[in-house]
Amino acid sequence: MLARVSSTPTFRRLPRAVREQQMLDAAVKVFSRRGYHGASMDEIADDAGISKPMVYAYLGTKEELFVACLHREGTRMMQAIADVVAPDLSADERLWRSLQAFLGFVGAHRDGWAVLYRQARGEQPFAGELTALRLRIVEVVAGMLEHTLRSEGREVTETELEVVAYALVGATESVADWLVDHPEADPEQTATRMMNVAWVGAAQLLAGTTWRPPNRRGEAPS
Amino acid sequence: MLARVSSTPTFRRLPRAVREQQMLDAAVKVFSRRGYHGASMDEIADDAGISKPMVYAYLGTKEELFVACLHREGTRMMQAIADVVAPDLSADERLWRSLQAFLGFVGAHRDGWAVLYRQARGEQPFAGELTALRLRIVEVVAGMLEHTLRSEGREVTETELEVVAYALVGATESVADWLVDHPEADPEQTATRMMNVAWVGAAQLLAGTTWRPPNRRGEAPS
DNA sequence: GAGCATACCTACTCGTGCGTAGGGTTACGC
DNA sequence: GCGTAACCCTACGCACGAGTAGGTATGCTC
Repeated sequence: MLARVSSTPTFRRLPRAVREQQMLDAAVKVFSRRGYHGASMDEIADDAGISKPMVYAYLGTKEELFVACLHREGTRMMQAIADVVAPDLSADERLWRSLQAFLGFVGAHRDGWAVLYRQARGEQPFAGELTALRLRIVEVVAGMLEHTLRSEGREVTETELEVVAYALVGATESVADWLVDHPEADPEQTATRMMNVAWVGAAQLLAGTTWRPPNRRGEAPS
Repeated sequence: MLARVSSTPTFRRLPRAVREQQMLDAAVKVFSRRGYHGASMDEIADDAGISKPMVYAYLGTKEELFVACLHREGTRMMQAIADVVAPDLSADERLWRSLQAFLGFVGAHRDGWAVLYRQARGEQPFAGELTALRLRIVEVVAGMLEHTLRSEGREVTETELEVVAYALVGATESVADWLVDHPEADPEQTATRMMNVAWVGAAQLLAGTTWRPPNRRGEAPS
């Protein structure tokens, strides 16, 4: 065959580390677009410019590949946040910077993270992985809240903190979803809005300004 | 054959309407446990005590079946909420009752709704269906907020309302997830906690108490 | 109690896509 | 320049599960 006329040098035979990253890039892209089950290993391999057995050789089965994606993106996200929070900042600023970094990250990786995250929740094998990540975040947030509260001399139960932290994290994820669907929106401004509802709400609550259910006519308080 | 000794009368030959409900029950259960792809039509049929072709005859393809599940559960949920909110109630009480009804519903249908909901988000074909439901809820919440705000003479942008509404809805969903994983928790108490962070936060925000990012040293305000 | 619609079944087809067997080729050490 | 290890391919096996063909039984109407 006379083929391979060195048109584009076709860059074949790349070192493993490089190929692995290309594969992961392709996998994230395809998983995002098609969903875990909708994605075929053939398409991923194709998109990475490589053949299927290579994917199996380097990253293992489909499940392992997905976990690898999850792991890489998760680590990147956590890193993006860790890079901007310094322990000497005030609680509110730490929270705001985290929000900013998080939403900024999601905004920059629309394709990647948010959809990957949406994917992973449904599938049994990965729910655990995700829940763990989520839990770590929730604990960080709960920690922030607790610290702030304790420093103001207020007592709160573990459960109360946990629920509030979950609410905050859920709210943020939801706003992240919104952000993914609104490319024109500015992550920083969104973070500020988010901060408003979250911080002001939490602060008020923690300061003791609670809302109590109205006693409706005739109902005896238990 | 001497079989069918009327041990249990085996209740065969039931009218269509009844069988359809049994099938839906089974489908919800299996979809919840296994996920959309993990569930097989055989298992669903089996669980409903019927053979596969009946499922196809009554509810159509797997996709249609799932949509039917989604639809039934979605309708039930909306109904549960609609049953407790009267238009003559104050905004905060309407919101609280909705929360209560919603979390109560989720608590009572742990198996059913929450997991179904988690499932549907990932799969392309149903994301639309779900987003529509979600959007309706967001709009209702946004409406509540707007009404309250306008009545206090404050101006807010469409976008701001939308983000806050998304945050609230996301927070609630997240807390619902938490509730599913904590069977010992009381939905009503959780609703009250939720109400605290949501309403107090939103109210403060809307009253104009905003949080503003600190101007860090040397940074010029744009 | 004949006829008909409806409920119901067993047993298949067939596409799809994961994972692999088995073999070729290019770089790199010596 | 020659062996060897890494990179890379084409082409398949195989299981699993959606959907169907074609036939049976049962209750209802007149």
